[in-house]
Amino acid sequence: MARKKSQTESSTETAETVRRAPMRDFSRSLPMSLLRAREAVMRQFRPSLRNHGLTEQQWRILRALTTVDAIEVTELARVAFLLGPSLSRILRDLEARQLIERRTAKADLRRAVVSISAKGLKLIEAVAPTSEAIYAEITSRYGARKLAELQDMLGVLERSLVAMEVAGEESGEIEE
Amino acid sequence: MARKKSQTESSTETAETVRRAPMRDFSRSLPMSLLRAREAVMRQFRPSLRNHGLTEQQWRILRALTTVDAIEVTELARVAFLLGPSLSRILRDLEARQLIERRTAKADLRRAVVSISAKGLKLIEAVAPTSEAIYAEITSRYGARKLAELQDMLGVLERSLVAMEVAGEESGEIEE
DNA sequence: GGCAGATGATTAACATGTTAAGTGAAATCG
DNA sequence: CGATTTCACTTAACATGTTAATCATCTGCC
Repeated sequence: MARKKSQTESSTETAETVRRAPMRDFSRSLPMSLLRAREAVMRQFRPSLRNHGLTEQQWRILRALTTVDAIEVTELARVAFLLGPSLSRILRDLEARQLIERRTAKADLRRAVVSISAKGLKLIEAVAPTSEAIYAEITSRYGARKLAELQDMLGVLERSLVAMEVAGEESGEIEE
Repeated sequence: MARKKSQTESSTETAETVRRAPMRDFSRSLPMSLLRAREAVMRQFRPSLRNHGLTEQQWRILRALTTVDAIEVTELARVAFLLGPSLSRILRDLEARQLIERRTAKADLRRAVVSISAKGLKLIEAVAPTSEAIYAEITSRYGARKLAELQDMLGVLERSLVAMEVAGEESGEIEE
C-alpha cells in the first residue's frame, strides 16, 4: 500500500472547496463491506469454475437444479437469486450446451420446467470436490462457529431490510 | 414458500439419479448469504440514486472523489472497488456529463488525475440527505452495535481470505 | 364464448463485471 | 542510448445486472 503521492501532484489548484463532508469514510459503508467480502470469497472459487467452463451464475443454477427433480423458471430465479432476464439468457446457453433440459408444462403453456441433464450432473460432480475443498478451507481459516454467526447476522439484516421496504409502501406511491 | 409441486409434474421420467448430494443447501452458502444481504441493502438506495440519474457505481465514484482533492485513476479504482475497464467507461460518461474533471499528470503522461467538479459536488449534495437518512434507518433497525460488529466480522473475513490467496501462490504457478 | 386484466417468460436496451488484448509512455538494462 | 520490459490506461468481447417493453397464455367476469 503506502500512498506514494507527491510525485504526480504538480497540479495547479483544481477543486476548491472539496473535502467538505468526509461522510462515512465511504470505504467502510455497509454496501462496500458486503461487496468486498463477497468479492474476496468469490475470488477463491472463480478460477476453479472457469477451468470447467462455468461462470458463477451458471454454477449457481446447476447447483440449484441438483437439489430438485424439476423446477419452474420463476422458482429457479428465486432460488438461484437471479433476475428473470439473466436467467433467461443463461438457460438458453445451458440448454444449447445440453447441461439442462427444458420442457413446457402441460397444464399451463406459459410455464417452462427445467431440470439438470446427465451431462450437467457429471459436470457438477467434476467441480464439486474442488469447491467443497475451498469452502472447507475458508471455514477452517475463519472459524466454523464464527462463520455460522456471520451468516446468522446476514440473515437477520436481510430480514430487517425486507421489513423496512414493506413499511415504506403501505400507502401513497401506488401508480407510477 | 411451499413447494407447490404435483401440478407441473406430469413428466415422464426426466432426471433419474438426481438429488444425490444435497450439498450445503446451497441457498445458505456464504456467497449467497453475502449476495442477498448486499442486494437487500442496495435495494434501499437504488430508487433514490435513480431519481438523480445515478447508478450505484457512479455514486461510488463521485462519493469517493469528495474525500480527496484529486486522485489517479488506478487509485480511484482501488478505493471505489471497481475494475479498470468499468471505471474507464464510467469516467468517460461522468466527464461527458461534466460531473468530474480529468487531466493528465505532468510528470507522467500515462497517468490521469481525476477530481469532482462543482456540478458533481452539487449533485452529491442533492443526493446525500436521502442516502444518509436511509443509512440511519438501516442502522436504527438493525442496531448500531450489531452493525459495527457485522462490519468487523466482514473485515476479518476479507483479510483471512486475502491471506488464503497468498498462501496458494508462494510457489509453482509463475508463468501462465 | 369472449374480452379485459393478470401472469410467466422472453426480448430489448443500456450499464457494469470480467478477462484479454491493445496503446502509448516510462523505466530498466545491456 | 536503444531495445526490451514494465506500467497506466483504454478497448474489445462476452456475460450478467437492471428496468422496460413485448408476447403468449390464463383467469375472472359478463
